[in-house]
Amino acid sequence: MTDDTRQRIVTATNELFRRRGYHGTSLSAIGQAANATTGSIYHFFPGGKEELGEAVVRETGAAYRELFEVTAGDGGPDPAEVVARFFAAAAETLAAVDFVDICPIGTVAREVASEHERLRVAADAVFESWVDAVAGVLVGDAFDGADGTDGGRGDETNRVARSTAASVIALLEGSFLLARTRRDAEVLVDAGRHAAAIVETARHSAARR
Amino acid sequence: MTDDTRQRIVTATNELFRRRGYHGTSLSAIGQAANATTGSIYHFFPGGKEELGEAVVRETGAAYRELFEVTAGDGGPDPAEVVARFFAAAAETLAAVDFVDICPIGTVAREVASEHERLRVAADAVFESWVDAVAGVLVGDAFDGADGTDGGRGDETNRVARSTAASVIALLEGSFLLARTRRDAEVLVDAGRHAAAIVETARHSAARR
DNA sequence: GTCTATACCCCGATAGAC
DNA sequence: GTCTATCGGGGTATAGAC
Repeated sequence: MTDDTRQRIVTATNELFRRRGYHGTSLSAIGQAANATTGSIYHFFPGGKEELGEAVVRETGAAYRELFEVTAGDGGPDPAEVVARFFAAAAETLAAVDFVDICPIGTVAREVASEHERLRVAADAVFESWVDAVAGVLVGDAFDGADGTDGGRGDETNRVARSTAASVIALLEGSFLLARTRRDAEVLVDAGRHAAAIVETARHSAARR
Repeated sequence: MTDDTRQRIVTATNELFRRRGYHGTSLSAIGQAANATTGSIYHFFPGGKEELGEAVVRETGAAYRELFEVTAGDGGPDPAEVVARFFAAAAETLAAVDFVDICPIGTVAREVASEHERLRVAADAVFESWVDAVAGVLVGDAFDGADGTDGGRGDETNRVARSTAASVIALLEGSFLLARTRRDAEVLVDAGRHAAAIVETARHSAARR
């Protein structure tokens, strides 16, 4: 499983994308890092670099969603707490990898969203799935009590939850950027508190209706 | 002034960076877009692509800081309002340019922060100057009244203001990313409300001390 | 300041043996 | 599935005339 050639290629590409982005990463560099030849790369990804890039985006996206779900279940269910926990964990990871970018998806998306529709769509699907995951935690809390119901105001609750979740994800991605350029994971910890504040404010305004 | 060759090169590079990022933008494409030859590019930027990239980062950064200051002075002084106004203006701009990236700095920074120290430092300086600008609006409001003073708690007020401002900038950059991949400027408008919520929450917790 | 020509290298992709 | 060889093109950067 670890010695699966396809997996080695995807993993190596992920790491190179985080350091150098999509256009800065060559297939030869990928082959070298993954210990795979050009032939192997095209065997698994006949569509070439773009198909490989899409696989990296989708698989990394799924893994991070999984990680969020685990973090969410790994402590109290209060949404603000869950969010703060996730940011704090990301801060530790970022410092541990010496400020190499944590997320290849945001980097690649900003580079290619205008001119590689296939990759833009893949990144969009990933972000939407993350928004779903975060919104799920918010709606599970229902913004208005601990009973998990929303009193029949489901559509509006979901709309608010998704908009709030999108800002949480945006703040996370933006914090990756600032923490990396500053080489200081502190911004991620601070941002975690502010993300929690967004969640709390949204909860109160939803409960007030 | 508009027909300054150096300026044409910088402007064209800015636009190409927003679409394709740093590594995806070639000097020949820049020359073509700017109607300038290789010789002219190297005349103004002897350090080549990296020096040109640094100029784009710093000059765009200064222009956007200026834009923020104008937006801040162009209406009520309430920090939450100022921030929401700026996000709303960005949303309009993003839609108007058909979701081409608004900010070349974030895109370039994520691509090259690990391996081009010169560009990483330049991007860092820009983000810090933006944090200063936003923090200035928050501290001008002093988080605790309309008199512009902070009752001698300056250091702590500044620390909170800077951390809050950093999250506002991070949320802005992250929203550029999400809005672009989704091709929907709405996330920027929503994020503006959430940025205002961060500011309000920070103001109240600062006033409570 | 601007131009052309060019050196040197690496890119993504394909072909076909094994 | 993996390998090597190679095609055609484009990358950054430099040199030197004008």
